Amino acid sequence: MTSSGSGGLSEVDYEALANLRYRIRKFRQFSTKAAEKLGLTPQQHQALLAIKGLRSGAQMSVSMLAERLFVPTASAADLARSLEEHAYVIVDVKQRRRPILRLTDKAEEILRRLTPAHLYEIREMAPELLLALRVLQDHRRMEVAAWMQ
Amino acid sequence: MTSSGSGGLSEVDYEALANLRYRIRKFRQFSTKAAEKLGLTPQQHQALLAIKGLRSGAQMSVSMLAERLFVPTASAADLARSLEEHAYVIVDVKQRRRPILRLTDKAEEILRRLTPAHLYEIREMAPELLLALRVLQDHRRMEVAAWMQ
DNA sequence: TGATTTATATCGTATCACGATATATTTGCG
DNA sequence: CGCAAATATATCGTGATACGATATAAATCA
Repeated sequence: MTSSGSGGLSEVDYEALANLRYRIRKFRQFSTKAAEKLGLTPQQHQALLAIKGLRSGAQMSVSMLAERLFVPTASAADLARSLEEHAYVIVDVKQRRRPILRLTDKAEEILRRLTPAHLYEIREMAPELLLALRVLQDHRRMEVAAWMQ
Repeated sequence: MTSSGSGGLSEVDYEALANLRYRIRKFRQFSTKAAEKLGLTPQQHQALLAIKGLRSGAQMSVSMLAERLFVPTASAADLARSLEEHAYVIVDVKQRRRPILRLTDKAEEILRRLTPAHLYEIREMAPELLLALRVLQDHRRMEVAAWMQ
């Protein structure tokens, strides 16, 4: 039985954490496959989404892309070049110091095609995700709640 | 302004989706670094957690590991061997057909050290994650709610 | 202008994950 | 029993990719 020792870590915690990560992996897996079907690497897709998801007015530079994707600047630069080569972005070099990446119509179209399936997948995984989060937030209360119904 | 056209995709959706993925990446980034500090690759950590998170009684085989991590069986076998080499698991070959991976005390200790920080990180990201999920579930209601306060 | 700082680009390399294939074990059936 | 078929795991070579180190370019400021 669930021994919640002095460390405060119970088997319930581990199970919930493992489930949470499983759901995340499953979502990534789905997203990777979906992107690849349209000829994008997962990184390219995430980059496009990161640009698209900026509040209107905000502009995406290489270094900002690096921050948002948690990759070194060098990797973000590689990525930016590949996005440009595939005509997913145009690089606005009005100010050459901090070139701005702008989505092309091609990229917008791809996002329009990819996103609905993602929203569907998210709604699928949401219940399990929320359950795991709740358990990790306070599983003791959850256990009581489970008893009560 | 947020044009939610016939496609049903608004800028709010994209922003929420981008934020959701940003949070997931941030968590992964944290987890990767934390695991590496203890000498584990991210994959090794996820494998250990997947084993630890099994409901008591359940047993982890190579093929099951492959399923849970969404990797080919070959990759799971590589991983299993590396886990054994580092003495994170012992391979129970009572039935040689489907060897069972069991966590060693070393692995248990590592999980005990890694997990609290992960729970903390999860509690950190939870609010933003939940917000994004709610927006994607039904952002129109959210906008109204935002007006009202 | 020349020096300094900051941002991006280039390039070689090490790592890793995977596909193809081989091996081992169980099962089924004559 | 023994041999074939099915299933699970192991091995190995290779291509992709991400990254560190380094170079280049632009802005800032004295």
